[in-house]
Amino acid sequence: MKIAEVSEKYGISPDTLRYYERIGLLPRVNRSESGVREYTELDLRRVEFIKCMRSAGLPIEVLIDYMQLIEQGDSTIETRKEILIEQRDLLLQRMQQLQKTLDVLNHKIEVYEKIILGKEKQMVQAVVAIEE
Amino acid sequence: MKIAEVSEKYGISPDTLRYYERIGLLPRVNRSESGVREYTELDLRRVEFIKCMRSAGLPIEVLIDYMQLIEQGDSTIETRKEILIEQRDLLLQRMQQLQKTLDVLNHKIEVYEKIILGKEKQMVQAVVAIEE
DNA sequence: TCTTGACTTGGAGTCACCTCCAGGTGATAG
DNA sequence: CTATCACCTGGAGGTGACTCCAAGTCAAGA
Repeated sequence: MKIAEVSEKYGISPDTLRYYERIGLLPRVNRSESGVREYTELDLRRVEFIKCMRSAGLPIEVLIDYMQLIEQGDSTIETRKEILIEQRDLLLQRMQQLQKTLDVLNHKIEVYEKIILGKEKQMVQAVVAIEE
Repeated sequence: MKIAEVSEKYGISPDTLRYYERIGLLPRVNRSESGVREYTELDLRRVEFIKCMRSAGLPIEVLIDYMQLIEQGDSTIETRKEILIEQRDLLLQRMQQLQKTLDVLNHKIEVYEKIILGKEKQMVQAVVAIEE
């Protein structure tokens, strides 16, 4: 698969794919004789994994470390597991924070709705509660 | 309340608090005669709101717009509600994405655990499944 | 009175993460 | 055969969100 197809398939720009390779996030993709990247199945799985992790905000640095451990073979399995556990725990924390924010947003939206519907009784309170 | 206390209370650096004011995210905080910021209760509630929204990744630009609509009074309530709804929907999408990533991480961690526990039967499969 | 320390301002610097560009190569269509 | 097009490389530029800095002001304590 060539870079444009990969880009299309995963919604990652060719520039970004090349960038990932440059910084060592993706191992060097094989080239055709004329120097054009040819992504293998394995490359695609790596791209998909990176896309997934990045979409949840895992830092590139961490992913580089992780990918390089993979390159180093089975002796790094324990370390890799620890990296993933650490990132999972951070992710859980962030999810809790997003939930809090979601609750606040839902509350505020509800209050706005009340105001708009003109429930006069609640208006004074509501305005005070929301507007600040 | 002075800037250092606010900073302490919310875990936001004084530089960031001043930065927020500069870019119009916080309305101008009143100064003492000698020019020192004195945060009111109202200011604090704004800071807390911003902190909450930022911690979930809402863009500063959106928050600036929202805060400025508040300044403009009740005629902007409908618009404000729409902004919050839009941001809430984006937030929900991001939460779903985080959940997906969490699932992937949990799965991979589990597979690593199996490998480490030396369940030989699964090892070949497992390594293939994880390593890429 | 002098010094210390927290505060002020405007402007510059930093960081993560891309994104764009110039200049060049090679395969394919007209 | 030449023009187009996707690709290549290395390097520069951009964006969002801070973060740091220099130079200055003021209040309070030794």
